[in-house]
Amino acid sequence: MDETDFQLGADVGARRIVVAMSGGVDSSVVAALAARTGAETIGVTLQLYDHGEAVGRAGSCCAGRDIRDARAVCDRLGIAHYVFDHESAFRRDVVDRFADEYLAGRTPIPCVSCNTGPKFTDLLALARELGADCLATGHYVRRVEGPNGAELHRGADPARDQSYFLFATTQDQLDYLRFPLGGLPKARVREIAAELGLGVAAKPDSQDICFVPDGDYAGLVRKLRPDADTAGEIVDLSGRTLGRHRGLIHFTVGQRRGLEIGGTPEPLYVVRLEPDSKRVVVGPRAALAVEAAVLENLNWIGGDHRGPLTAKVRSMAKPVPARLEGGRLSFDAPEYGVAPGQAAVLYAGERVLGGGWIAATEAALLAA
RNA sequence: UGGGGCGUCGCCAAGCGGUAAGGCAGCGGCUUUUGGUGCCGCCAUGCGCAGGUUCGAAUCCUGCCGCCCCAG
Repeated sequence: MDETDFQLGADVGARRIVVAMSGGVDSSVVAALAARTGAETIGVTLQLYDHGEAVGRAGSCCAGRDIRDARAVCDRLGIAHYVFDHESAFRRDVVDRFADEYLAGRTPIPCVSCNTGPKFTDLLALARELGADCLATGHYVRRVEGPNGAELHRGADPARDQSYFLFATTQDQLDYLRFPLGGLPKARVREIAAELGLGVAAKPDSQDICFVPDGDYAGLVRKLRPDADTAGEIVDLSGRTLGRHRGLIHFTVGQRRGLEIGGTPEPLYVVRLEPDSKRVVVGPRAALAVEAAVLENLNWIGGDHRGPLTAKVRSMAKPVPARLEGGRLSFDAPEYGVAPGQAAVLYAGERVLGGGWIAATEAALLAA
């Protein structure tokens, strides 16, 4: 079963593996696979939030019910399971940042913050303290041993690839991490869970933002920053007022629905958000065309790769040809709906070269 | 209170005697470990109101109501 190799060399049985367990199917299977290698395996779950209310809610992770699920899996596998209370740090590094980004008119990706902070910084340090040889997770990405060290590649199952959320992984972290599910299709992972008799085999996939009940993220932001969400004007590209909105946090660049402005021959999209004036600027789809994005906090794990690459500016987009010069990413063809606060992830084929946060965009000249 | 024009779904707008297009907005679903996008579906037994003509009217006639324009 080399597809699920833990890349720990010949004497795997003498190693120690820490598995990051969310309580879901994926990380549970990772734990089972790790235990099966004969290595000493330790399951670790970070309690991230809301240990009471989240019980029973489908699509969550790392709280209440999920922690018990992880514990049950470890019991069945006969491995140790540790739970660490990480709520305050999660709140600070992920949830508060999430809210502040919205208030600044950007569109955050909490999953990336969570991966880089609690998981790949805090939990990884914890694994090292536990004397583990690696930290294994259930992410659908591949770690490939290249001539110059570990490389990060897209997951083999294109529908499940999670590399977009892991672009900020550093080389040092990558050296220590393992992603044994990266070569498998999701369906196979569920099969394995069923074969092993894991109780979570049929558990629904997580989706949406894990710490937002019912998907009402705007309600959460309002709760965290009560005085910050205020109504404002919706204006067109020339500054003409078209209507009013309930608060900037309800909108993101490229968004169409929710503007409640009818009577136009073509749909209107959010072109940009202006936090100072509280204005939402809207325009036709053509106004979304962007020829370049300025990136900040660039993470590079692409070695000496130079020249053309492909870039993904949304998790569900196909990578498009682009060039990176300094911190400026220019697209060969205009991109639409590029939102500040989102990530631009860079690829060379299947390999992840790194990526950065979109700080600003440059509009393409409208042909029409 | 002389003349002209107009009143069709929340908005825009086809229709011009044969039994209410379409777009926008909205709603629902699919997709999705972020937010969006996209796609699919739904959305006026009724055309300002009241009468009349007709086998049959949003479409013709009359009156009323409400807007808009011109007006010496």
